[in-house]
Amino acid sequence: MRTSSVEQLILDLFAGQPVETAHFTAQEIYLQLKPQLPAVNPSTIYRALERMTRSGKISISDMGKGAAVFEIVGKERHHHLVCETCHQVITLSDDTIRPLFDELSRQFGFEMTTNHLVLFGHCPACRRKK
Amino acid sequence: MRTSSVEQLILDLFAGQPVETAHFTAQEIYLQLKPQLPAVNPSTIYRALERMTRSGKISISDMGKGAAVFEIVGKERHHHLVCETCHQVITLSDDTIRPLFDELSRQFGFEMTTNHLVLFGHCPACRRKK
DNA sequence: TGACATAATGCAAATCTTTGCGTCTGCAAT
DNA sequence: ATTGCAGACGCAAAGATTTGCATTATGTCA
Ligand SMILES: [Zn+2]
Ligand SMILES: [Zn+2]
Ligand SMILES: [Zn+2]
Ligand SMILES: [Zn+2]
Repeated sequence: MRTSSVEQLILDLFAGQPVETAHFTAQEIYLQLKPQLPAVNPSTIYRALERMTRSGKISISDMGKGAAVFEIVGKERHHHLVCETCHQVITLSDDTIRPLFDELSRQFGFEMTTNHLVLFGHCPACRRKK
Repeated sequence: MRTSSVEQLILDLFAGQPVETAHFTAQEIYLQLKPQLPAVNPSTIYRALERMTRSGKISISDMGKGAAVFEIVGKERHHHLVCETCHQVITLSDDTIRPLFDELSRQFGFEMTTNHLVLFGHCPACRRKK
């Protein structure tokens, strides 16, 4: 797998950003790359994102933004709770989720690849307001 | 919230199908409704699905089909493991997941609304083949 | 270096999905 | 029954994403 110039630029986009909060949609990535690659074709970005997801460099998730978001895969896994009312995003340490994944692996002989879980609900503040 | 004719037809689509395996994309639903509603506009279907998801009649998930799938919300929650290689779908009883959700609710005061979790990985058979 | 195989890209068309806006329909108060 | 309102719908345009195919770039091997 050759590391294309576009892939490198996408990685650069994420670099320097805090891993847990840098969630970009394909469009956002496309628009952020426009200045450096004025002539780049959207399909090139979409294909690069697909490749990078497949090879585990980035992850793809639905965080309720209406479009899938991509995130760099770091050393430490993390997950999120997203409030459907105020859209607040809470980050969960992997310790919260690992026991479940381990148990599923054990029970079903299933090797988990999901590495960024996003769970929806209502945060304490929004629950009180109702 | 009035129950529109389109909503009723969508519910009919799911009725009679086993809850845990009837996962349809918006397109599939649109095409299945075509015979009964030859003149229906795609946007009407998309909007109905959005309403029904918001009101909790159906759920929306990514099951790796390339497009979101909708499923009727039944009495009993369930979840899935999806093999990324052979696309096999394993159904999990809610008992497997409920403890995690309960713990998150307790710990963060968060009321979970996610009711159909889909986790990706590699099934035992595909792991052996590698 | 030169030829070849493979991967990446551009481009255009096809799809899929969303959105704005005007119209239509069902329900309820009068 | 008539009116008024809100929700549902059609339609067309915009926007987002995917796909097929031709072209270009890169790495490998002789
Ligand atoms: Zn994250
Ligand atoms: Zn909230
Ligand atoms: Zn299901
Ligand atoms: Zn498999």
